Amino acid sequence: MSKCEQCIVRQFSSFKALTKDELVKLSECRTSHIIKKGEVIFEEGENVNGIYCIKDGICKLTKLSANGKDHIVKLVTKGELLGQRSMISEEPVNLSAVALEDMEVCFIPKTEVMGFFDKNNQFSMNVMKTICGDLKDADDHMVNLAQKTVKKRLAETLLYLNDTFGKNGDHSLKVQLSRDELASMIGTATESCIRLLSDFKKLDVIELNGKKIVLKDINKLKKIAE
Amino acid sequence: MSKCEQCIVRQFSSFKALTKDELVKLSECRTSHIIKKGEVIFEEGENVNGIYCIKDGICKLTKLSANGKDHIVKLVTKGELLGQRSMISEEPVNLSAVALEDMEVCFIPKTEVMGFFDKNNQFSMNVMKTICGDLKDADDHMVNLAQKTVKKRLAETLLYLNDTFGKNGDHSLKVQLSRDELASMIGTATESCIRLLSDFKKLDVIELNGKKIVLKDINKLKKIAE
DNA sequence: ACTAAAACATGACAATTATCATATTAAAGG
DNA sequence: CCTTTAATATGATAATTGTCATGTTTTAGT
Repeated sequence: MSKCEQCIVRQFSSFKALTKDELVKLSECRTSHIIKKGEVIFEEGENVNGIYCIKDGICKLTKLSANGKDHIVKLVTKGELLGQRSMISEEPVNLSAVALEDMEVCFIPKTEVMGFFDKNNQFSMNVMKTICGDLKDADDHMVNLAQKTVKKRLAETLLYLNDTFGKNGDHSLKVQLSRDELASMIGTATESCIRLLSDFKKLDVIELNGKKIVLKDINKLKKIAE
Repeated sequence: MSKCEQCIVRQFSSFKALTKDELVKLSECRTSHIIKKGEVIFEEGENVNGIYCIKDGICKLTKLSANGKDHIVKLVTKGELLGQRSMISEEPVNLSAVALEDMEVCFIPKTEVMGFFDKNNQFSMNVMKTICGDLKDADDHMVNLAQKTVKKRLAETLLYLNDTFGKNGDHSLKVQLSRDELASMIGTATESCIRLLSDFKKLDVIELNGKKIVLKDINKLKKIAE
């Protein structure tokens, strides 16, 4: 098993602040896991007792709503940590994490993380800044959900997927969400989502090839979104 | 000017972790302010350079949406702090704060707060837990906005106002929001909000006396909300 | 107390979105 | 390779929500 010191994603995560000694300790206590597409990392309400560091892959964070549907709150990818909020709050996790593609993650027990937290000020500051960023994003997202139409939200989400996760060689969005997942991200019915995608296609704004989505006219999409 | 040590809201805020010495320092550096109903404490995009501690009164945190309407993200009341996220992120505030009633607040410069932050672990932990709580609330709120109808959201908001801020002697909700504000909290048009309130009144679930709202049947409201 | 402005209320209608039904296509498993 | 299931797509229709118009009530300022 490779060492944390050499881990390619370390520099992108809060762990970038750890000293060499701390990294050695981290290497010793963490466990590495392969998560297959569709598998659950943890479920809403669970006591996770540590955090996950994503080495590779993307997962969705979902929350079950009162009507029984899952809502996708956030997508998380390599270099990011899972379960920080719940660890600090000393509460069960409030979201479920499910792999959208095959993933490689490391689990670090709470005791260890809290040790770094107490002793390494820069590390705790990094974690806090991440959480503050999440809070800001959540506020923004909230306002969009409250004030924008489904069409605008769909356009915006497509742009977000493009900007954040990039595209494949064939120009299609790298993150492949089902229509159902896309709908549960923008907060609408699956049929409405499908219909709007068809509309966008007719307007020549996007191209649909099965599950693949190609953004053909970013500027037009931006206009729709605002 | 009274000392922070004797302040009635201290025990409810993150400042409860401060030592006597730290409280003396706090008393010396903070400035006290009276904010009249409707006045702005700070505006989205501003550099606040410190945090506000609410000694008395309630304010709304709003964010301007793309369509030009304000959305109320959160209500904040005595014992709570304003501007923590922005201070930690070292960014301008992302929300505006406007008094809903006459308020008494103290401003504490950033340098001072960051000093406590570095030296007093319990204080920084308190701040972090608050922000983590805000993030959890934001996630919950987001899912509600995405998945629930306007009617359910209105019912839920009325219950929230009742549970969180309580009622006056005449049983009316203590926080008095205009129809417009209520609408911008649940994310709907003012007219829709007014109409639904009228519906609730006809169903004998609430009572309307001008701006005052009395919840007459909490259980029925809960049923509507779920 | 009077007047102007703002807030509240309601009707009429249009636009958006959800739901149900039903094809069609794609994917997965033997 | 076939078959069963799940995902995607689209139509028809109903329900929800927004917008505009207009009237009434309340509030604030002189």
